[in-house]
Amino acid sequence: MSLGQSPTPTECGACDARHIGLCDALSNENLESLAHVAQRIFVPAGKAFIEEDSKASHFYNLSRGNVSIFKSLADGRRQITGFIGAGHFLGHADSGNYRFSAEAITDVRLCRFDRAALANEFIKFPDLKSRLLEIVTHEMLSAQEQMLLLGRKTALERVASFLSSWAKQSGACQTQNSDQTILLIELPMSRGDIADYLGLTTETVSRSLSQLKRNGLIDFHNARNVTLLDAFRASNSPHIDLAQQLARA
Amino acid sequence: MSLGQSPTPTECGACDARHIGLCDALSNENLESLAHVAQRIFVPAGKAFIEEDSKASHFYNLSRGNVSIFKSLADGRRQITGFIGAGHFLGHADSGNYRFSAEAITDVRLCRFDRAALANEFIKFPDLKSRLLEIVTHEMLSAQEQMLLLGRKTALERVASFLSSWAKQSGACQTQNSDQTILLIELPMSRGDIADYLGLTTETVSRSLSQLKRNGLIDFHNARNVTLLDAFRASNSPHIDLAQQLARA
DNA sequence: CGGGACTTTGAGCTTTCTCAACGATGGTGG
DNA sequence: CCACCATCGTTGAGAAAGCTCAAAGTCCCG
Repeated sequence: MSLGQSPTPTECGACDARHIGLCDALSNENLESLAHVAQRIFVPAGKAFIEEDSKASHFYNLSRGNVSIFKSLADGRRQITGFIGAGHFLGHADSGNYRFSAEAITDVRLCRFDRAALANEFIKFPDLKSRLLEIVTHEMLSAQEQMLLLGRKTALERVASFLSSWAKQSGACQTQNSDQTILLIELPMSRGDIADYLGLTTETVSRSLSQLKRNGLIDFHNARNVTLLDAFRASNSPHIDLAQQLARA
Repeated sequence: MSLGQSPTPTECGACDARHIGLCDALSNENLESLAHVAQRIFVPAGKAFIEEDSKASHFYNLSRGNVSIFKSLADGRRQITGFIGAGHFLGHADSGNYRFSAEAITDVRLCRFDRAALANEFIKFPDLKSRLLEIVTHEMLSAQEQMLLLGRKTALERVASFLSSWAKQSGACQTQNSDQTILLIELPMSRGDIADYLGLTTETVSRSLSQLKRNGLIDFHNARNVTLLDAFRASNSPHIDLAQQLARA
């Protein structure tokens, strides 16, 4: 696979992101125009590729792997504001500089667009701009959801909400066990990353997961692979108070 | 002033919002086209005018007063995700329904746009859509800033950050005292609203404000009018750790 | 098979919350 | 115009959730 070069039509066709995110707004022929201003980039796990406050020179479309978006305070406290998966777009800025950092969680492949060149594409293809507006609107509303979590939910509720939303976002695999329907989810990020996303400490995340397991809502033998059991989905329904149910258990 | 009707050119010209937000993207003549699909609405203090999960039928442009945007949990816990002032735009949705509620803090005047009609204006005036993209992008990035506050800052830091950002957002008045430059800010919202915005309780907000006052960073004799003193700006600079400084004091 | 990083668990502590009382403020009706 | 009442804000004391520090367990990966 070519790296540092524009993706070929074949590559675009094979990209995990072809039918989500920004690229989905374009026909195959128009996609080629977009591809001309893109470069394929590889970022190894653990490496940052956007630094907060640096010049906002590019947009990125993630074609494979997972990325965390975060902000930091001077003393090192860190808040992850989102986990991004294949097909998703990042690099929004409202001034000349990025207002967040981004780091590869797993090995990552992405398409990098020069900002000015992409602006031209937006003029050529108004649908692209509409799509971007939809994307940003969705991100903004999700951010409000996360504020509710950070400001008002208990540790247990945060962890449960996270599992539930990650299951959706990552397209968890649903399988039929002997006696129940379970949802297998894979967590590419560490407990520390989850903690930084949920405004907790690693220890509290670990304890909350253990409690969910003790109470028969989830199961795991390995930190990165969790299964959501029937009871989890039931307790996560809006009609039931998770904390209350667990207090009873 | 006409209510429930489209604003006249004179009214638009006199509107506090004319040169901010969405309307600023249009010339006077194009503004008239936009005005045709708008209705002037009055909402008294304390009244909600957007209900979470209700049909997303309108956009709103606030011309006077202040509004809070919030989300609630079933048991009544509430998270205010933003305070909106004159000139600002609200009503974004990524599905058929609103994902937040909105309530007037003070008496409020706003322009209400039918969603479908506004979509037509977006087609007629592409600049309008670009402007909306800028607005939403800014909101999304501000939301990330707030996540950092909610997830990682102490109560004292949250209150200080809030005062500082509200001073900017509301255009606080700066005056020269005998010995220092002070910033007068007016808080239209209650302590309870501030608490719901910062993920704290009323009591903790009150205690934090009292502590900032005891330490000579702010002053107030009246709950709704606060002045930021020199020491506040100094301690709020990125180079100084607020908590550390107050521990010393 | 060994070492480093990650995860889990435990014990004690800190911050913030809860509950309660008191004080201030603003609006209303006598 | 004043007194009263309701609401809002402040302060205090005790409780609780989550954090810190510490140690033991687990999992990769070489």
